[in-house]
Amino acid sequence: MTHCLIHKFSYYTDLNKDERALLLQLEDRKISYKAGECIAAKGDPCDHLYILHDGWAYVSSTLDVKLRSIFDVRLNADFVGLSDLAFQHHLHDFYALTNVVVCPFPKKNLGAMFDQSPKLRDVFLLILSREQAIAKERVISIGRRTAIERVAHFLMELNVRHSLLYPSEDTVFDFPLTLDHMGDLLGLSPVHVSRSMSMLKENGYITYNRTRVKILQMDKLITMSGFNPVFLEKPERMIPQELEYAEA
Amino acid sequence: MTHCLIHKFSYYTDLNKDERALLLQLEDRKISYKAGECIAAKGDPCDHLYILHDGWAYVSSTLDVKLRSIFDVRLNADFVGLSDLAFQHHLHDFYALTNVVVCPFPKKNLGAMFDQSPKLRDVFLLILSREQAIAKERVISIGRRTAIERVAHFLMELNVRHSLLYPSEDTVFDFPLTLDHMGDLLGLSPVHVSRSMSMLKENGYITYNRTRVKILQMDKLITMSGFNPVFLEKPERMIPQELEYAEA
DNA sequence: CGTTCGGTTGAGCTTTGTCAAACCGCGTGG
DNA sequence: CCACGCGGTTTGACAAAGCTCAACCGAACG
Repeated sequence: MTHCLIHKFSYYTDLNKDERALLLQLEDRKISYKAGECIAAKGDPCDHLYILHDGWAYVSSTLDVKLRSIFDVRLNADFVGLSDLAFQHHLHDFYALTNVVVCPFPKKNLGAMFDQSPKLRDVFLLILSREQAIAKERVISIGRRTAIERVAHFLMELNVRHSLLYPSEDTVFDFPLTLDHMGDLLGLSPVHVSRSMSMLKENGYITYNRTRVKILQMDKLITMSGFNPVFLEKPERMIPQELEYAEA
Repeated sequence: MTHCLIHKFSYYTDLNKDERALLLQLEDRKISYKAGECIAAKGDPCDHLYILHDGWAYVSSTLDVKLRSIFDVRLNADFVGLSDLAFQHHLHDFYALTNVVVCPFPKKNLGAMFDQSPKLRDVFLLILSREQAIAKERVISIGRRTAIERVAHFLMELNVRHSLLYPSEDTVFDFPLTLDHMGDLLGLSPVHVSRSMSMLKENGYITYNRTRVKILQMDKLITMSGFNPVFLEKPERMIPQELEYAEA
């Protein structure tokens, strides 16, 4: 995965030479962060977006000393900072969960890119839209599902997102999250997350250790959590009508 | 408020004649729905967006017969259907909460509009971004705040959104939501919402009846709920760098 | 080895949910 | 004009889900 942006965009549409060149321009530098470091913090000037090139990151917001919300986890080829796109200062915090390398690019270059390629613009909109859909699923989970359903649902989400990146591994994935992360993601206490995970293991639905999760009974997890992967679905379902361009 | 789109966009930027004309083209028809009617349902083909011209609407998703999540409430001049922008079929349900009138316009016209005016395109991105920020605040509320804090926070959000529309009324606003709506919005049971509202009234922070809410002690509500209006803030804070155009 | 960080487990407590009854305002129809 | 019924709200008693605290464990790492 040397060119994340191209990889990401071509997931949604076919790219010609010019479009690839435009995307390559964006991805000029690389920056590394160690696990736990802050990539950007609330209040920082927000003039760059990042593409996650390697590792895991997450988007969060800290209210009180002991009150944190994690909105989402960012995997390979995901954008970091997209949620603050239109703001001059970051509204949220962005942390490296593992060691990461990111490609920063100035937000102001986006405008030029959109001018030159409406197609890329629309794919960008599509990506924004997908992120919104993921966020809405989280609201459903936190607001209306029980603890164990939330955990099951989130594991299924991770499994799908992981297998879209690495199609060969469709039931196992890395799992660098701690119970605290899980709790803040799902609106639970870390000890209750632990109990829920244990129950899933006891039922024989999953196995896991500190670093990896393996899905054993996907069907059970799907039915118990009401998981429906449309919101992460393959491009043919997601291409918006605006995207019907004649290939010039 | 005869031209909602123009009103909405000029909240974020100054519009010249051409831009106004472009926006007017979108707003050609009007459709009315009675309170409770469905404007668009999950699975319906998604080829139109709507601007809410009058009344309240909401975005929701129904899981089980007795499990519903409401993601957001839509007020005057808000978009309806934006969250499914990039999908060919709706992912969510859109209901009229009161009698409403909406202006539909075909999604495919957006592309042409963006081609003709990068400025409008960027304002559109900005609006999308603001909606995401509202969604994130909801995640924080549901995941990490107590029942009474959630209610207080939501009332403050409504108060700010209302007063942006009607600056003369800055502590009173219409309130057509039932306890069921509130519960599904905030991840609570309707009876617990009732208790929370009663407590806010007993404390002297608010008064309310079936149709209106009045804020009595805004400072108390703000501190107790950790409300911070940046995520709804005035345009000068929100204009993204891409928006710095020379007025042609 | 000892320390640290994270995970597990148990006991007791708090918050919120459920169920059911009573209530209230309002519109309808006798 | 009054009685009724309907949709929504309030209140109380009780149950359940999830939280907190604290002790303990095990792996990783210096």
